[in-house]
Amino acid sequence: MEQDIPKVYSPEAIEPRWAQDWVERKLYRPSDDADRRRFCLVIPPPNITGSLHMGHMLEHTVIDILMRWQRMRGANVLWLPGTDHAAIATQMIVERELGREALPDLEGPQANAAWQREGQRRRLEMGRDKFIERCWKWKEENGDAIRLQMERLGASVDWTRHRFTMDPAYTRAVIEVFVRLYAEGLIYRGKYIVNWCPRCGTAVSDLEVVHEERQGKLWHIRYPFEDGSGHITVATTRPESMLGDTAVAVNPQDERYSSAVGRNVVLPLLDRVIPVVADEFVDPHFGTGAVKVTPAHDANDFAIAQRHNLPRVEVIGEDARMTPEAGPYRGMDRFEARDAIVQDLRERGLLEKIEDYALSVGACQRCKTVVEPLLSTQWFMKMQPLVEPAIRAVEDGRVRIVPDNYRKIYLDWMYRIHDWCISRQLWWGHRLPVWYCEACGEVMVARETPARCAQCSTADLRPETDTLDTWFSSGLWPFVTLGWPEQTEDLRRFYPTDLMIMGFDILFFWGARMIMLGMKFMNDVPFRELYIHALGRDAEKQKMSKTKGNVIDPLEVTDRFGTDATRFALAISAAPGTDIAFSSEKLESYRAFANKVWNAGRFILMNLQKLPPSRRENLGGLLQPIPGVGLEPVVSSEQLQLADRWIFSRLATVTREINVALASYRFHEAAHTIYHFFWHEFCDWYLEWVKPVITAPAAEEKLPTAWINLLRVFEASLHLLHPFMPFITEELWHRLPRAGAEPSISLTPFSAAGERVSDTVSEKLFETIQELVVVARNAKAELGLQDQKPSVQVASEDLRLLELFRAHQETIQRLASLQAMNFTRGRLAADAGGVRVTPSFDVRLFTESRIDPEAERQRLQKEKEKLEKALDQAKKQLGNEEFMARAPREVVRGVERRHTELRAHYEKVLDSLERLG
RNA sequence: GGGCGGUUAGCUCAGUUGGUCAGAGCGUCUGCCUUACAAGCAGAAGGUCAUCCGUUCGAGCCGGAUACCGCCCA
Repeated sequence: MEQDIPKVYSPEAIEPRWAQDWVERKLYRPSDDADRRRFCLVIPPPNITGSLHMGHMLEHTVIDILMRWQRMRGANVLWLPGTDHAAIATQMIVERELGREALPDLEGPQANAAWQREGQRRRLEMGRDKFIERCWKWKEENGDAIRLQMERLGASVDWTRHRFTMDPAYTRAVIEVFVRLYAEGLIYRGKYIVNWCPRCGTAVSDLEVVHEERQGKLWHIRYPFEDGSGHITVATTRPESMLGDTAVAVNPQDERYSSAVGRNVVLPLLDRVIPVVADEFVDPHFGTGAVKVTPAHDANDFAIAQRHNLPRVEVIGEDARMTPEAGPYRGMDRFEARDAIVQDLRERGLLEKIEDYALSVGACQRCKTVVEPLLSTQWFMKMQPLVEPAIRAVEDGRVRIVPDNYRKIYLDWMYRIHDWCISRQLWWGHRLPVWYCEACGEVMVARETPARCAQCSTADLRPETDTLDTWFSSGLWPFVTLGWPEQTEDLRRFYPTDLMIMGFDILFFWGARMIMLGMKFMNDVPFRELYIHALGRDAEKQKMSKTKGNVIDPLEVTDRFGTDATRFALAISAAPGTDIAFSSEKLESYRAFANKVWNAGRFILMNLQKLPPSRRENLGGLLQPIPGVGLEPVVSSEQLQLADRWIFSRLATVTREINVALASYRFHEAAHTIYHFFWHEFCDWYLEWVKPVITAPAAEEKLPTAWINLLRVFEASLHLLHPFMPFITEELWHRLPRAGAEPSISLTPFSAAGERVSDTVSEKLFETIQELVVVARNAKAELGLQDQKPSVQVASEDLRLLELFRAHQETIQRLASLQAMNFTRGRLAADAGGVRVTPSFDVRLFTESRIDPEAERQRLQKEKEKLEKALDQAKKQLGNEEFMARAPREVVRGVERRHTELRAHYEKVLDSLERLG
C-alpha cells in the first residue's frame, strides 16, 4: 500500500493551499472573449465592520455553487466582489474605540455604553476631518476581514474588480446621482416628522426602525373644557408628549363627541388653550375615542395638524430631553418627564385611569434605542416616480423574484411606499453635494464645490454637513461597480447583471432600491433574477444573535469540519424558502461524505499506482470526451459491460437532474442527487462491482477499458461535485491522470455525459441484479447467517433472467457473500423458511443451522398483513367501474400488474405460513 | 389591523403539473475491524401526511373552514 494518501481526509492540509492558489493565479477573471455567453453577479457587499458570519457563508456558498456551475458549463463568469462603508456601524465602532482609548480601565457590561458616550464626545471634540481620518485608518486596518475570509473559503470572485462604496470613483457616481435627481425634483429638502435616534444623533429611515410589541400603558387623561363645563378624556400611550399638544381630535362620525367639536379645552399642566377638532383619521374604538394631537412628535398627528392648520410645538429635543417649551419639565429625559407628568396629573385629579396596553415601539435597528419621532429638516427622495417602473419590471417579469411569494411581498411594499429620508447626521459617509449661501440663503447642489453663490454671487458659502444613507450608495451598486457614469466596456458587457442573491432582510433596503435606481439611471433592470436565500438558524431553529449567544462561527465550523463539508451541509439544507437549522450532527454527516469521496479517490489512486508506468502514461489521452458527443463508456468485457452501461446511464440522468435543479435554485435537490449518486451508486455498486479487476495484478491487455471507464466516471463525478465541494475535488482531480492542461478543475467542462449514454434497458437489468443481491443479503441477515457464506438456489420462469444471473454469477456471489448458486426454471415451493419471493424470481438459502420458526412466523405474519392491505386497495380500485373507465390506461395497467404480483406473493406467504405449522 | 408562509418518521426537513411518493439525512436497533473508507460495511424497525368538510374514479398535493406556529409590514 502506498503511504502518501492518508486514510482520513484532512481538509486543513489541502484547503488553504488551493484557496491561495486560486487567488494568486487570478483564475476567476472573466476572459475578454465576447462570443461566450456571459454570466454576471455582483456581490451583496458585506460591511467593512463585519466579520464573516453564517449568513455570509450561506450566501457565498449558494452564489459560489452557481458561479462555478455556470463557469464549468462554458459561461464567461464575472462575480464581482466588494464592501460597503456602513455609515452608522462604522461610526459607532470608531467612536467606541475612541472611548476605550480614553477610559481604558473600564470593564463589565456598562463599559460599552460608557465608551460609546465618551467616544461621541471625543468625536465632536476632534472635529470632522480628524474623525474621518480615523475611520479610514480603521477601515484600512480592519475592513478586509471578510475579504480574507472569503479568500480562505474559496469564493470564486474576481478580486481584481473589488469595489468599495467610498472609492473615489464610486463617490463621484453617488454625487452624480444626487445632482441629477435633485435637478429633476426627485430629491427635496423639508421639515417633516422623521425617525430620530437620540443615541446615534441622526435621522434614520422607516426601514431602519424595528417595531417591537411591548407591554405598555394607556393613560386616560382629562382635558377640561375652557368654559368649565366638564372635560373630555383622551387616552395616550405617551403622556410626556402632551406638553406639545395643540388639539384634541375625535372622529366626525362619533356621536359621543359631536357637541365637543369646535369647543376649546385647556391643556393640563401648561394651561394652553387648544381646540377640539374632527378628523377621519381618529379611530373611535381606540381608548376613549378622543386623542391628543401632538404634531411635532407624531407622524399621524403631523398630518392631522396640516389638515386643520394647527401649530407645532416641539417639546422633546434631539437628545431626547425636554425642551424649554416643556415648561417646568425642561431638561428632563423623556422617560423621567413621563413619570413626573403622570404624578402631577394624578395629584390634580386629571388622571382618570391607567390600563395595561400592548403597543408597538420603534427602536433604532443599530443601537436599539427607542426612536423619537421628531420634526426635523431633512433630505428626502420622492418615491412615486421611481417606484412605478420598478413595479412594472417585476410585474412583467423582467426581474424574476424567486421564490415567487417574495414577488408579492415586494409588490405589496412598493405599492405602499413612502418617501425616503436619505440624509443622516453622521460624518462617515458620502457628504451631500449641497452648499448654502449665508448671505441670501440660496441652496446649491453641484458636482464641484461652487466658488460663489449662484444667486447673489457672494462667496460666503456653507457646505451641508449631512451625509447620505448608506443604502443610497449601495442602491447604485450594480452599475457603479461596473464603471457608471463612464460608459465602460464592463458596463456594456455585464449590465444588466444576470442574477442577484440576497437574504430577505434586505429586500426592501437594497433589492427594491437597486431596481428603482437601475431603472432610473440605466433604463434597464439591474439583474434579471433575484433569488432570496434562506436564513441560517441554530439547531433549535432559533435566530442566531449575539445576545442569545447561539451564534455559530463559520470559521470555527470550517476549521472543525472543513469548508467542503460545511458548504455541502448548507447546500443540501438550502431548499428555497426554508430556513436552515445548523447542527453539528449535520456537519458531521457531510464531513463523512467528504471522507467518503476522499477514500474513493484514494482507492482508485492506490490501485492506479500499481499499474505499469507504460500503462499509466497514455491513460490521460484516453479520457478526453469525444467532441460533440460527450462522455461514453468504452466497450469492455461482458462482466463489466453491464455495470459500465448502467453507471454511464445513471451519470447522464444525474447530470441532467443536477442541471435542472441548479437552474431553479433547488440546491438541496442538486446536492442530494450528487450525494446519493456518488455514495450509493458509484461507491456502493460500481466500485464494488469493478473491484476485482481494479485490484487484480496488472494483466496488460485488459487494463485500459476498465480503467478508462472508471476514470471517466470518477472524473465526471468530481465535476458534478465541484461546485459544492471545490477543494477536495480540486485536490483529487490534480492527482488523477487527465486529458487537458487546465490549471484547475473549476475551469474544465462540467460533466459531459450526454443522453446518448442513457440506457434504460441496462439500468433495468442492473437493478434486477441489485435486487437479487439485496434479497439474498436480507434473507441472510434475517436468518442470522450474516457471518456465513450460504449457497442459494435462484428460480424464475423467465429464462433470460436466469441467463442474466448466470452471466454475473461471480459478481453476485461476491457482493452478496454467497458460496454458490444454482438456477432452476420455475418457481420455488414455500418451505419452513429460507425462501424469499419477488415478483420475477424466488431465492432459497441453504443453511446448516436451524431456522428459528417463531421469528420466521412473525416475519411472515407481518408481511402477510402488509400484503393484505395493499391487495385490498388494488382490488377496490379494479372493482371500481368509474376508475376503470376514467383513469388513464397506463394507470389501470399498472394497478393490474401490481395486483397480479401482490396476489402471487401473498399466496406464497400463506403457503409458507402453513408449512411452518 | 394588513400581507406572506408553515403543520409529513424520535429530530431536521424533501415531496415541481392530483394516479409506484409515503421519502432523505440524522438518531435508534441488529450483525460485521470483508486488504478505499468504523467519518466505514450489511440489514431492520418507525408515519391516520395538524383537524374537519368539499371537488374528483382517485387528494400530503386542489378548494373551504378550524386549531396551533412563524415571518414581514402598519
